[in-house]
Amino acid sequence: MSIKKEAQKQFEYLKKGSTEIIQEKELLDRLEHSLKNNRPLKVKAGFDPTAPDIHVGHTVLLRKMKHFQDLGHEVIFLIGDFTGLIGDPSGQSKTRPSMTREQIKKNAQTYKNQVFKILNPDQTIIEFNSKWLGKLTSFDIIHLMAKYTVARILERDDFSERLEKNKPIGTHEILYPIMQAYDSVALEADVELGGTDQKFNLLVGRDIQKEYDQKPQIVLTMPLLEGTDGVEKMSKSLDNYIGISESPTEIYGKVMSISDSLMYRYYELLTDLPISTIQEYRKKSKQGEVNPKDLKSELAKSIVQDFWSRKEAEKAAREFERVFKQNKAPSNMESIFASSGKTPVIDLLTDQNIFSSRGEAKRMIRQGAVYLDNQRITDIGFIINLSGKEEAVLKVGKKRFYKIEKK
RNA sequence: GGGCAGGUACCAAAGUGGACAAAUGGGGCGGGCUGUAAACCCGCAGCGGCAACGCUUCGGAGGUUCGAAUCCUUCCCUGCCCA
Repeated sequence: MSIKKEAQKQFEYLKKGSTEIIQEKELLDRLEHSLKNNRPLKVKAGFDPTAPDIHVGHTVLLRKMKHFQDLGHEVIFLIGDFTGLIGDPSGQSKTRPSMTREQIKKNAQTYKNQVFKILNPDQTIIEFNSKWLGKLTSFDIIHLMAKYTVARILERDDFSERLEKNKPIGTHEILYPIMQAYDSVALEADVELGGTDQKFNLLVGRDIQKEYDQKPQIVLTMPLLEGTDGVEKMSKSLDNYIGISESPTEIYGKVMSISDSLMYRYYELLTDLPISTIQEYRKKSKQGEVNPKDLKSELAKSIVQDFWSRKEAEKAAREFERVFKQNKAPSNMESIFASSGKTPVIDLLTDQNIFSSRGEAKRMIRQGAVYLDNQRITDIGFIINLSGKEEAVLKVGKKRFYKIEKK
């Protein structure tokens, strides 16, 4: 195959699923150049060191990184331990407390364990940007900042919006895009990947690279995955995430709870199924040929399988059926202990921190949220009597189960 | 440095001496219907109490008053205008 054709093929593979490539032509050229000189591209993607818990939203990007690896390119997993001190401007950000070397190390380790469920460890270079940013003198920083203008920084949506709404913008925050851009200079990145929300920062990278007489990196953005609520982007703080280290049952359950429309989105971004197949699914479920619930189950299994195994995925599916269809208690429940034979439910619910206050516990019971051995408790003064049995199952709401054991 | 406007619950935002544990919307939670979907319907929403009721909340600290989220003093924080 000719180099041109091969480059075109790589290009198509990399483009799939992306939101935008700036510039497409440049990427194509550089792929060609890479093939011609047998020199892999340096592909950079940055990650926040403060939140080492990876969720499936991150995997959209990781999958794209993997695609580059599949083609033999060099992927740099950049941990922004220095820029993390600033925190990507996103609202009322404050300077974050600097992390100790140990914390950073620990987080990095956690990252590795998770990230390598997707990335190829042999083709991944892990870097920390404190390595070069931490060495910059005030003199260097002034020099660097002189290469950009406030007006351009303020073009960023987040800033202009805050300006408009009279919300505060910390001085340190405007440093963020420039620092991140400098990473690209330090790494001599050919390509930088990021979510669409990173577009601005990535573009600053191009500008700054030019200032340092480097070829501007190609920017490739990936869509942001919506969280399980289907509205906000997936994030831990919004508690709408599916963590990749979660148990198969949890992952499966969370996927099953997403809306039908979101399901197709997840299919697109979290599986390798071709778009045509997903369209087909959409059509079939619309015409009633297939139950969307079954499609969702397939999706859930596929996602579990990515982080666990086919076997675990099947198991999670069976467990789900068991609990939510046959209305049986899950096979694995958190154990709580009742102090004696007789315990008032309210005491149990609050002592075990199932609810934070007695008032809340009472409210929940009044609202019919609490079941003991599949029997709804209606009396807030109800006393659990364990004598005569080994254990009982306490169900709170639809999803929370506890095994009560004797102390 | 000067002038002005603000800081209310998870968020947004009313309230400007008693009827305020604090409207409304969003989010959240619970129940119903379902496929742990969507839509829809009903309900909950500081802490203690079965309840009557009591206690602690409206940036922080003091004060005035029978009584304060509301008035005064002071401090902290944010924005705008001027320099």
